[in-house]
This record gives sequence, structure tokens and C-alpha cells, in this order.
Amino acid sequence: MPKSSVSKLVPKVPPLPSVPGMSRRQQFSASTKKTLVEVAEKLFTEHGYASTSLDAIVAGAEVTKGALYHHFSGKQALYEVVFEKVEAATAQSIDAAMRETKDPWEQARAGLRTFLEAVQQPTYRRIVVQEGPAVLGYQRYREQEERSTFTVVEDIVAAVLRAGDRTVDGEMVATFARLFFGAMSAAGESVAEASNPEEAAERVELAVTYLLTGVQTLAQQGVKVEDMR
Amino acid sequence: MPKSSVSKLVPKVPPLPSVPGMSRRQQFSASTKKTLVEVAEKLFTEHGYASTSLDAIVAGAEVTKGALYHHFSGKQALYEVVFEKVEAATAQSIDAAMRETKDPWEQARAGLRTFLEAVQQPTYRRIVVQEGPAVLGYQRYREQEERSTFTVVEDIVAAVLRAGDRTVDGEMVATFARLFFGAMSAAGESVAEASNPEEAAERVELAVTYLLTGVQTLAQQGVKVEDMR
DNA sequence: TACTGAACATACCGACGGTATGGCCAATAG
DNA sequence: CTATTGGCCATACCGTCGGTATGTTCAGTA
Repeated sequence: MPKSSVSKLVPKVPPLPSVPGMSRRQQFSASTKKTLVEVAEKLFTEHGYASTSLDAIVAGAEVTKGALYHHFSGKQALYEVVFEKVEAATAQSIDAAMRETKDPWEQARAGLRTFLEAVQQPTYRRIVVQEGPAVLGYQRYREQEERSTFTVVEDIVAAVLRAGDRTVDGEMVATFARLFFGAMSAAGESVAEASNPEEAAERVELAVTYLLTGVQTLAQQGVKVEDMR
Repeated sequence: MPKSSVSKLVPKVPPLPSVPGMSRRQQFSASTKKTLVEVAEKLFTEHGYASTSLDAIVAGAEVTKGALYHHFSGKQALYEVVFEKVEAATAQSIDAAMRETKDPWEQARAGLRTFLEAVQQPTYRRIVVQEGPAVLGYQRYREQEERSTFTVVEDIVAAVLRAGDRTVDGEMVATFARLFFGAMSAAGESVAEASNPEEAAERVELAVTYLLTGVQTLAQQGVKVEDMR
């Protein structure tokens, strides 16, 4: 058998970009772990948590369950890593969008708009909104959100609220933030599911703007949240 | 062996209340089906969908899997029946609370308050809010909600909105309803999870009232949703 | 009285999450 | 340069669970 035909069976593998301060062995390890997470993210998004088998994941990553269970304690732990990754990316994109303007009101609109876009991404929808609470349990789900996306939304809400009423305490801000966060999540689902997503998204923006404007108007009139009792 | 000792091994069973127009056989059948649903509701609420095995359900109902698969096409179908039952009960309780007053604004407050209470019930939280979207899939989940609880919320929102702005179309009402529905669901979770649920519930009521008051104020000033563009 | 079909029970299968064990080889000490 | 160790991963296997195929009983009916 000629050498040339043999060499085709051993395709050249692109050398891993050498990361300083990391041995070759560690780089291989990190690579497989990264691949596992990426494949898991893809499959979880497409088929959901329950319908995605570990066999499918390790097959996609071209490893075995031994590798998976070396890097993660189980299926749920792998899901949590994927969850955090998706969350972090979303929070970061919102943060970036808000940094593009200085005006607080414009920042709020930009942030909410970006959140509305993010919440329509299949990955975020499936992994965070739809299956997150069920897979992680609401406790862990909330703990995770608290450290990323929700915090961003809370900052936005706080800015809008305090612009008019400086007496609102932290608990009240958190409550408003919860309401808006839940509202936007649900809205994202309905937008993504709508027959005409663009129109639906615009309706949501109108509605949210209307609500926020109402809040601002009340605040300008000196009406405090406390007065609602 | 004396008769008395034997009779203790055959405990008297309370006779089934005879339902007119239903043969005894049909009554037994309906009874096992009902029992299966009730046991399933209990176990699904306590342990969640994935952690509740069919063996546990049929053991609790004192039947076998043959009976279960005779009445339901599978685990998910059983879950859907439980889901619909819980949903229907919730919608009905909201409806009842609203009928106690005639004033639209008071009806809205009563309805929202009842919804906020319902959304704190462990059964509703676990089966509908937390695991509903993941187990049924968002499509079926929304279809079910559309036929019960969401419709009630939509009616409330419509009443409040149209009181001020008669030009809002149905799509816009539905959008507002989606926002409020999602907001209330998320709020219910945070309330139920809070260290002091009563305080948390009151904060939510304050916030919602503030939002609705803002909407009303805008409407009284003649500000239409359309003007937000 | 014979018979049919509804209402279950029983036994079993395949898929899947998880575990126990062993092998390979880069990194490091001597 | 050699021996040894431990991180990294493959292989084989187990228990559980959802689902199915088949058998059995018996109330209702002709």
C-alpha cells in the first residue's frame, strides 16, 4: 500500500493554539471540556434536557462518558455550566448595549430592547427561560439569575425608579425588577412564538414604554409608591 | 376458624355513591381514574415530574401500570390531565372572587389578588409555573393557559385598559395581558420563596397598583398607547 | 347461558443515567 | 535517562424507569 493513501487516513490536525502558562496536557483537557459544553449547549437547545442523552453528547464531542464524568459530576452539573455560559453571554450583551449611551432613559430603553432580543434567541429561551426553572429547581435558577441577567435588569429598573422617587427602598426596587423581569421573559416567549415577530416585538416595546412612562408621570407628580396603600 | 376472625381480613368497603346513568363497572373505572389523577397531582407537586416514577403513582393509587396505561396514553398525558385540573380550579377561584363586586377597578384588584394567592399554592407553582413549560413544551403550555387562567387575566387587563383608552386593539390588549401574566407568575414565585411572604405579597400589590395607576393616569390625560412610538 | 369487550394485572424490553475499573501517557523527581 | 505518579479518558457493567405485549377477570348484553 503506497504511503500517500495511508497518510490520508491520518488527517493533519490543526495544532492547538498554545496558551502560555498551560501545559499541552492541560490544553487538551480544557479543549475536550469546552467541546463537551458546546455540544451540550447545541443539543439541549435543539431537543431539550430530557430528550438529550449523554450518549448523544459524548458522541457529538467524539469522546466517551468517562471523559464527561471526569469533567462534570453528572448531567445536571453539565447543564448548569451551559446555563451559566448562556446567562453570562446575555448579561454581557445587554451591558454592552447600555454602555453606548449616557442618558439614563436611553440606557433603559437600550437595555430592555437588548433583553427583548436576547430572550428571543432559541438558546436563551430553551435553556434559561423554558427549562431552567424545571431542571435546576427554582432555588438554584434564581440564584444563578441573581448573579447575571437579573442584576442588569434590576439596575435598569432602579435607575428609572429613583429618577423620580428617591424614597423607594431596595426591596421595592427588587420587587419592580422581578415584575419586569418576569414580564419581559413571558413577552419574549410570545414574541418568538408569534406569526410576525417584528410586529409583536414592537407591541411589547410600546407596552413597556407605556408602563414606564406611566411610572415616570406618577413620580413627576410626586406620587410615591407608598401612597398606594 | 371462627367466622369473626375471617371477617376481619375482609374489611368492609364503603359502597360507592351510585351515580345515576352510570353502571357499577363504569363507576369503578371512573373512580380509579380519579384516584390516579389525585395521586399524580400530589406526587408531581412534591417531587416534580422527572423524580416521580409511574411505579410510585400506581402504588399510591393501589393499582398497576396496566390500569394507568388503560386510562392514559403515558406519563405526559397523565401530567396534562393534572395540569388542566389545576388550571381550571385556579381560573374558577379567580372568577369567583371577581364576581363578588361590580366595580371594574375593584374587580381587577380582587382578581389580581386572587391570582397572586393562587400562584403561591405549591401545586400551582410546581405543576403550572415551574414545570409546565418544560414538560408540556411551550406550545402546548400556552394553548392550555389560553383556555383558562390567561383568559381571565386578559379580561381584567382589557377592562382596565379600555376604561381609559378605547382605541387599543385586541392585539395590544393581549400584549399587555402577556406582560402582566408573566409579571405575576414571576412575582408569585418570589413571594412564595421570600423569607416573609406576607410582606413580599404586599410589596407586589403595591407595585402592581402603582403600575396600573400609572396606566390610568396616562389614559386620563388622553395619552394613547399609540403615542409611544 | 354463552359471549364480547372493558378494565385491569403481569412480565418483560430497551434506553438511559450513573459507576467501577483499568489503561495510557505527559509531567516530574531522582 | 529512568522510574513513578497522577491526571485524563475508555470500556464494561448495573439499576431504574417509561413503555409494551399479553394474559386474565368479569360485568353487561343478546
